Amino acid sequence: MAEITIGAMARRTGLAVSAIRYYESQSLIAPNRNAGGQRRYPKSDIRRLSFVIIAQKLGFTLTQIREVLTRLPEARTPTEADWERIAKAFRADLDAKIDTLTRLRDDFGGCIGCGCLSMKRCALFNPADQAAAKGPGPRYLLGDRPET
Amino acid sequence: MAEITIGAMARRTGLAVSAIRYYESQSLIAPNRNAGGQRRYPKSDIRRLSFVIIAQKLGFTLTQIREVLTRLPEARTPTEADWERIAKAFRADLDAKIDTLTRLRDDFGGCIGCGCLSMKRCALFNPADQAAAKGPGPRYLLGDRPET
DNA sequence: GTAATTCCTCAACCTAACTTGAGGTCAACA
DNA sequence: TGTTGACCTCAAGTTAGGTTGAGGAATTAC
Repeated sequence: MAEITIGAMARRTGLAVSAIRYYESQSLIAPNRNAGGQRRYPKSDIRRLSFVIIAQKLGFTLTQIREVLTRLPEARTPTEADWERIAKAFRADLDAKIDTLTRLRDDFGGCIGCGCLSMKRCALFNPADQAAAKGPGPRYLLGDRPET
Repeated sequence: MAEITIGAMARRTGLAVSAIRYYESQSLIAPNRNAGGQRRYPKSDIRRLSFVIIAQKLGFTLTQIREVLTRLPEARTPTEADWERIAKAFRADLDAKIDTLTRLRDDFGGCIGCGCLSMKRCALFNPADQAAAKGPGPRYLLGDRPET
């Protein structure tokens, strides 16, 4: 199974060639070089880059993604079990993200319609008074919970 | 009900003073000025800025948020009904975002465990061959659907 | 064998979303 | 009245995540 060029990789993943080089500069991928100094990628890197693309769409930063990818073996082509291990940790993060979004959505909708616009009782839009110890801002919506 | 200073606004919303000024430069908020040229905010702007913070956390850009906020009345303090109208459109976007995330998560988990690592049959990780007409990349995960 | 592609590096540029700093003004308290 | 802290503008810097372009070398196609 021959290795592929950066151009082929770009076509396979939908990434720009410049983006693939950039990911390398960020240590997300580490291709081999041929005799002429050109990059050559094992096909397993297609999956690796696809993972990067997806994780980005899900809101992870390149730094976080690099973190996750370090859990993959370096010495050999990642197996299905390797990817499953990654996916598991990844999925936990993702579940948390979805939970946050969902809660935010529901709380927000609830508050909008809850009639608490007086700004005196609304813990959602004006939590600074109630939650000052945790710092100002709409904290309840952003993850903090009172008494937790 | 007196208007508040930018410093008070910062404490109430948790935003940096510089960020509040920046939002003004981006037309997200338009405070009054006192005789000395200092900014003075009606209290309803606390809600407006809270909305900006929340929407950002949800992944909306300032441009999109400005778009949404233009639906608020300029001539008077927004009422509960005004905010409800905003929330409705906002929530639709949000639902779509959550759906996408959830589908991505499920598809991703499914693919990881599906045994299709041969790269020959996997439409998720290597869709370029099957979905070339729609452009390369892991399109199925990113929103496109075959035959749709 | 030569022409067209593709690839290389490196530096500079780009957008979003802010922060920082300089130099100066306004407001509130004693 | 003074002085301290909050505020003002404007320009420049910052981080993430890339793209663009110059100048040159390697590969592929005929």
